[in-house]
Amino acid sequence: MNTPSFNIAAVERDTGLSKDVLRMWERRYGFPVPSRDNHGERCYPAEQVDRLRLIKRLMDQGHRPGKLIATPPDELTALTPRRSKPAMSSMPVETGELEELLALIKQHDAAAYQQAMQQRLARQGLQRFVQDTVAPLTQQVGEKWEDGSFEVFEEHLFTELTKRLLRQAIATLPGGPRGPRVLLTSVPEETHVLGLLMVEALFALEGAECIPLGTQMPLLEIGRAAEAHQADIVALSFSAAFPQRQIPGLLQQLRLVLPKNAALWAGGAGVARIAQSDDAALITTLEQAVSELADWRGRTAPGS
Amino acid sequence: MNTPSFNIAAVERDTGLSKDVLRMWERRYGFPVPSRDNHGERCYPAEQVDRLRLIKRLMDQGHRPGKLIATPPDELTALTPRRSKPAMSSMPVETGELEELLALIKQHDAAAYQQAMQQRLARQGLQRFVQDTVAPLTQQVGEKWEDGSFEVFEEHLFTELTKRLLRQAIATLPGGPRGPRVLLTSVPEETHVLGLLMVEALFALEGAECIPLGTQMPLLEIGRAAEAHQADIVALSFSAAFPQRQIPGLLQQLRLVLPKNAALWAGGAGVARIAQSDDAALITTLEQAVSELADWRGRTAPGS
DNA sequence: CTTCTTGTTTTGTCCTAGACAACAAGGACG
DNA sequence: CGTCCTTGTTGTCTAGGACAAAACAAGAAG
Repeated sequence: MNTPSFNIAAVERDTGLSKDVLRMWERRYGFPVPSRDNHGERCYPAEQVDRLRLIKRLMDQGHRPGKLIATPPDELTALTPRRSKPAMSSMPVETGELEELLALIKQHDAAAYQQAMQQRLARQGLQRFVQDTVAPLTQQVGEKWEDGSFEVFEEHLFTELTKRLLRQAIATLPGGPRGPRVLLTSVPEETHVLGLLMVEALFALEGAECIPLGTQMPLLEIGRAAEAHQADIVALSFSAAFPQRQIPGLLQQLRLVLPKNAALWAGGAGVARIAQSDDAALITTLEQAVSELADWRGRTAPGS
Repeated sequence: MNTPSFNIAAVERDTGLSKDVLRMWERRYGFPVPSRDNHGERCYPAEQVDRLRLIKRLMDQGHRPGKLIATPPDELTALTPRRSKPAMSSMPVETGELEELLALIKQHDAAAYQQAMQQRLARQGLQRFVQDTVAPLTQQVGEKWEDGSFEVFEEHLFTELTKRLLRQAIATLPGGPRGPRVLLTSVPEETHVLGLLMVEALFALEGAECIPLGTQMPLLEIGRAAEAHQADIVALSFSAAFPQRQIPGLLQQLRLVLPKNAALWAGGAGVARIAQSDDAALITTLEQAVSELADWRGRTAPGS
């Protein structure tokens, strides 16, 4: 009983591949080939689930499922990122220091990581800490996860510890809200919160009034929240992993349920490759977020 | 265009009802009845999505879908919780004070809420703060959400602010790990993290070494993490909203992938009504969690 | 040699409709 | 009044078919 078998729902949960896709691949490519239980339902052995997870990871890097499934399992692990990474390690400065921080995570030494980050925060100040430490670190972790040198749980640990640092830093900021009211959240299915926290830190530094609603808000609820809080700006975060095809439609629907005078900003790695939109302002870098905030103030303050 | 129409995927995202269920209800009960686009695909008007969300909420309270769909929409809002709530407000003490805190959330006054909670934390100390303030407050919010007096976004705001308070409090604890190594996380689809944080706070107070991995870890990854961190205990949280039928199977599968010497603890409102399990220890209250920790130490320390 | 445009293949999602197991409710019986 | 059993109710699985959107490949034009 060392190889527990998973039903199709469990495989969907664990791999992120929908039931439809799993059945379709079986039909088309002949993989995966689960055995069946007494009732004729699929039972996936753990070994196939692992291969599926690997395939999913490579797909997120731009490989195509047809090729991946045709590749023998042994060669799969040797595949490297295929998607263009021109911006990779665009911060040669301090790469060594960042590597040290990542090494601490890799060694599962939570305490040492926290301490090292606290020191950096104290040394750099919150703004530079976010822009020069947290942001590149997050990107590096993403890359390392993609090329397989970080396990999922190591990424989770990194995220959890870093979230704490940022939230703690935000909490200690003096609250002198003078700027716009910014509602920060993400749509359902989008669980990544680090980007939101980074933006919140920068905005809070600028004196904006941030209303953090966490992740995964249903669209209609975002509309209600914007109204109830009289938000000036609704800021959404889309991670690189979010299915890009859905984003334009989501923004359009959201625009319809938002109050007219509320601005809609969409940011994160997920919107970098999205065509410009009439429904929302697309923000691809932290610097741009800050400058958009300044622009907003420039547009609004003189008028009122 | 004030009534945007949702495709079936959007409705699934926003209501939490699976595509299969949506199509099944249409077949069986004749509701919802979406119109179709040029391509024959379902288009749900916002009005039906709202009714579906309401139905989902009432279902989570124990009502049955067949009855709910037969009920005319006007009467739906009048329905009250049906599930037995014997433990409701079992803390008559201080109910007034808790109500004040909830009122602050209801007024969307984040700053005042945070300040009031900080004061309570300072006054009560972390242990009593968790047990006498955060826990009952969380339960009250759950009840208020169920009976409709709290909006989704108000619950999100409460959760987000309370998470921050707890994490901040945990971070300031002196780290003198003398107890077991406890890995804290939840399974995929389970996003509620407040329960984990409460337990982490209590365990950290007792000197246990907590490894917070956030939520939504794939089962096989939990196994790897437990091994990598040499966890003595893997603690999972299941909220009341988690589909209970799946829990025993999950625990069984997880038990198979965990190292044999790692204990598996499952806690939260979701396990309260689950039959006792050979695979995991079921923990239904915070007090029980603390006493289990003491038991573990009693069992282990003398032996080693 | 690059860039744009046009077919062609790949791939995911949606569709219908049937079957059945797990659960809840209601009734019979001790 | 509790316990067992029958009878609904409900969700999830199965099967294959269809189609549109995205990715690729190839050719044309600059």
